[in-house]
Amino acid sequence: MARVGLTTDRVVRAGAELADEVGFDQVTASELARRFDVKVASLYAHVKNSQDLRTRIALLALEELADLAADAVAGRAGKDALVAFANVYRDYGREHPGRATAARMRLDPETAAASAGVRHAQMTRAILRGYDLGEPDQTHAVRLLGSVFHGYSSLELAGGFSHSAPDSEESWTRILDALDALLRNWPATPTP
Amino acid sequence: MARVGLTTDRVVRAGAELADEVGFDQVTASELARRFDVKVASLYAHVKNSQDLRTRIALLALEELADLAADAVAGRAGKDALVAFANVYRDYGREHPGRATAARMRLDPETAAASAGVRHAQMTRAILRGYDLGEPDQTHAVRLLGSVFHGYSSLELAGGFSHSAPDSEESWTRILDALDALLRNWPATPTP
DNA sequence: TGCATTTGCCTAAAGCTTTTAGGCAAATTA
DNA sequence: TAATTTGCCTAAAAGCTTTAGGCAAATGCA
Repeated sequence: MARVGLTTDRVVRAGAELADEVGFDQVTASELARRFDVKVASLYAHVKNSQDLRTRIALLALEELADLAADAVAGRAGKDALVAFANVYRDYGREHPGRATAARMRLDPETAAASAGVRHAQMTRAILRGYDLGEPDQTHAVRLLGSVFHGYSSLELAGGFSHSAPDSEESWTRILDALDALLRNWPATPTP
Repeated sequence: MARVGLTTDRVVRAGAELADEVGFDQVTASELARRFDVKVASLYAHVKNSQDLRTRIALLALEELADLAADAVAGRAGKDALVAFANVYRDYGREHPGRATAARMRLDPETAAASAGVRHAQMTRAILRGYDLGEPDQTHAVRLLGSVFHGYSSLELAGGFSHSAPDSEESWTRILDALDALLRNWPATPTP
C-alpha cells in the first residue's frame, strides 16, 4: 500500500487550510482523511483525538501570527509600530478566517502558557514602550489592545461591518488613530 | 405515553442552560433529549436541525442581553450610562458563558438583521449621544465599543486575564475610564 | 358527551464522525 | 539480507443527526 507520508505537522497544516476553507468548527478528522485519501483511523496515529487536532491548529495559528507580528514591528516604534502590529491581526483574520478563529480558541492554562500567546503579550508590551505608561496601566493597556484586535477581527469576520457605511477599512484606521491618541493621553486613575 | 410538554421555546431555553453548563459547542440534540427524558427524534418537531437550535440560542441570548442593557441604561447618561451598559455585557459573559458565546456566533445577514443585534447598535448610539461625536466618527466609536466589549468578554472567558496581576476587575474599570476619556476627546481626522 | 382532528412523542433506520484494537507491508537500520 | 520500526489498513463499537411513519393523548366541535 502506497504511503502518503502523513506526519503530525502535515496533518495539522492541512487542518489549518481546511479551517480556512470551511470554518474552524467544520474541521473533522473524516474530512481531513478524505483530503489525504487515507482512512480516518490513520490520522489517529498523528493526533491524539479531534480536540488535540483543533488545539494544534490553534497553536500553529498563534505561532504564525506571532512571527508575522514580530516581522511587522521590527524597526518601528510609536504609532508606526502600533499600526503595523494591529494590521497583522486584522489582515490575518481576513486572509485566514479559520486559523484566526482557532487562535481565539480557549486553551487550558498550561497549553496557553507554553504557546506563542506569551510572545503576543510581550510584543504588545514592547509597543507600549513607545508610550509613557507605568504599571499597572501598561497591563490595562495590553488587555485593552488585545480586546480590540480580537474583538474587531471577530466582528468583522462575522460580517458585522459589511453592508453599512462607512466601510470597515475607514473605521479601522480611525480606531487606530483613536487608540494612539488614547495611549499618548492615558487618563490618571480618578481619585474616588 | 406521558407528554413532557416540549415547545420550541422550552427546548431553546434548555439549550441555553445546557450551553452555560457545558459550553456552547457541546450543545447537542442528544444531550438535550436526555435532559427532557425524551427521544432525540422528538426534538426535531420543535427545531429544524441542530444548527437551527444553536441559532435560536444565539437569538435568545441577544434578546436577553438587549433587555438587560436597556434596563441598565434607562435614566443614565454620559459615563454613567457607558459603565452601566458595558457592565451588562461583562456580567452576562461571566454569568452565562455559554449564552454569551452563542451571542457571538456568526449569523447569516438576514437573521442578524432581524435579531436583537440591531437594538444593541441603537443603544450604543444612544449612549454616544452623551459625547460629542458627529458622523462618521459615531459609527467608528460604535464599532470600537462593540469590539472592546466583545473582545474583553471573550478573552476573560478564555481565562486570559486570570492568574496574573492586576486582576481583571481593575483592568475593566480602568479600561472604561480610558474609553470615557477617549470619547470625550475623540481625535480629529489627521490631515494626511 | 362523543367523535374528529391535531399534535406530541415514539420506534425504526440510515448515514456520518469519533475512537480503539489488531494486522500486514513498506521503510529504515543493522 | 534480516530485523525492526513505522504507516496505513480493516474491523468494529459507540454516539450524534436526521427522516419517515405510527399510535395515543390532547383539543375542538357538534
